Amino acid sequence: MKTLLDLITIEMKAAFRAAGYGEELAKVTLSNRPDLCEYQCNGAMAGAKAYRKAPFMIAEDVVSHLADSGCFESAEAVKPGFINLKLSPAYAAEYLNEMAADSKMGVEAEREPRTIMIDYGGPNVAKPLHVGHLRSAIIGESVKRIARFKGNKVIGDIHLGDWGYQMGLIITELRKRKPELPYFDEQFDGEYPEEAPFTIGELEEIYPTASAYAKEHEDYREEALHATYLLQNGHRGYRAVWNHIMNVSVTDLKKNYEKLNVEFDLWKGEADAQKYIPDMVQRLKEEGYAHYDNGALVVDVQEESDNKEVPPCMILKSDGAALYDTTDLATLVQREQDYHPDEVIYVVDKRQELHFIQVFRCAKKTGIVGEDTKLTFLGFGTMNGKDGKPFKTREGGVMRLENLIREIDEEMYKKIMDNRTVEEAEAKRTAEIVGLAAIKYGDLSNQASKDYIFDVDRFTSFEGNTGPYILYTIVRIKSILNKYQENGGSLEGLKILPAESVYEKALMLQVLKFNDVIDTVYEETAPHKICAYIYELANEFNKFYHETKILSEEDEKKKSGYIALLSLAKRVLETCIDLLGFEAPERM
RNA sequence: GCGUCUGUAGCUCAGUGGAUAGAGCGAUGCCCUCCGGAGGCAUGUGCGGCGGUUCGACUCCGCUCAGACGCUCCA
Repeated sequence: MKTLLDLITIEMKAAFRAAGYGEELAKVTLSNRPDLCEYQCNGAMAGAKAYRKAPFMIAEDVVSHLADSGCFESAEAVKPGFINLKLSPAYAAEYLNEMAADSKMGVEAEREPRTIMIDYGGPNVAKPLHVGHLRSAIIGESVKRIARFKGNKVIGDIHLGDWGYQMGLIITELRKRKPELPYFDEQFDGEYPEEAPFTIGELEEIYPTASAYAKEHEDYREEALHATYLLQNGHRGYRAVWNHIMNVSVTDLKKNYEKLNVEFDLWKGEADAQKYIPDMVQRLKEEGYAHYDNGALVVDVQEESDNKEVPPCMILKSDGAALYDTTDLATLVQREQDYHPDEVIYVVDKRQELHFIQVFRCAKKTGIVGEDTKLTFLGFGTMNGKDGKPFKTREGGVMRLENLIREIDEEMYKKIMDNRTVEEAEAKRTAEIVGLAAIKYGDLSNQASKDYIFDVDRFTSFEGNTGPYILYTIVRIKSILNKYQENGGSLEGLKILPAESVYEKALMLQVLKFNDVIDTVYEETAPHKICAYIYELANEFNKFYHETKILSEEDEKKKSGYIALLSLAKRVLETCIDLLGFEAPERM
């Protein structure tokens, strides 16, 4: 289905053409003067110079050539040259009914669906998730859902940090604590135990202990580095320990991401990319892309248009070890081979931008990906506390994600128990649903690239531009629809009727925007615009609700028209929050 | 030092080159208290600064001030 803006623009194009002007002037936008009109076209002013005519005259001319298509209730030329448009209520109702009949409510799938990989999450195994991982997960999940809703083949890859020094540290610490384990017996050639020699709780304690100890003790540090080296070169026992670490950690991660309503299609990690490194490095050398600089193997990625120095992409350290440029490139090799994506989107901290510029340039220059493969860096800003500084616990440490979630859930639970008399178990479940919405909406309602202030009190509030307010509105609509059905009404086959009140029309106009909004959000990768949209939609519903008797409306036809409109509004709202990555409870 | 990003109301944030720059929170006053009051209406303050491009600039460009961040062998 074409978006309403497209339809109106088509009407205007015809009018511009009929009046003898170029149709490129006919772009229609939403009005920014809702008191005057609903849609506007500014083309007459833009064309004034080319046609050497007063903008107002052009506007009048165009308006007089507007075909009587039934689309507009009114169209008028206004000084200095605006064309102000109001949609016909009947036309709007018809459009809404078409929307309601469509499974995607008017959103068109991409004509040529693309394969898009989204690299997000990026947790390190054996380390607990902390608030730093929250944004990547939330934003990436939403971007994934949006791209998928538009009909693309979208693959979410968690890209685990599962390789390197941290693993050596854990192995070393484990060896120190339990030297009797078979993994450390060089003579052992039997089957290693299936059960891991540690729990997730122990694992999460081992890493920070080892890390701190290594900073103080040089020999321990070297042992860990050596263990890392042995692991990476196929040491059988260490590899078995690594597998245990992976299993225990991934199981735990899955549990945590599930709680966040975040789901990855791939659980690949840095380790998976390692086997692509040797061939890749060799090719880069043979084909002359890489050269040695101060002992390190690098690929130059400086471009003439740069107004600053862009350091080369480093492939191998002077000691021959790979590093993160290498791993990210090898991961692209793997992705290209397995999925041949049209686009790869990296949802990572914006501070890593330079690194990704280097990797992207290197990948293109060396043919790791094709010229037309789009590599997108979607950098997000820092989550700050109320003081404007990076979010910390009261003690000043790093806040664990599960603690943050628990804190929010408890806050929600209190509010729900205060306001309603619901069973404790239900209140708890509801608190989790609403709490997640509070966190995600609080994050996603900000532009991803900006730093933002994580304010628990504000995000968990039921008033204002918050997740709970959106959910409240949805629950309210659900409640009305349920009551309508309890009284014998059916939601099937209802038709939305032309609006009679300004509130009804305003609500309709807001619902109408859905596919336009989704297209914009998709093109700009801007989930925050969904938030802005549903917030306004919720407001329009609440105003309409306040001014209109719905269930007590005596005219049955009118009442069913209202119900049809509310059903559609509910579907739009629910679809939008699903794209944001959360859901609404039945009651709250 | 070089570079990138950010600067909008007391606070937190929106804002597509177009008309009178918007919300929420906070403050004040009101409405309804009926389908869920976790509502609705109203009142006040603002685009860091200086130039430029344009018929028109919060939006584009330059300079400047302030803050955050990043600048080959950690990720």
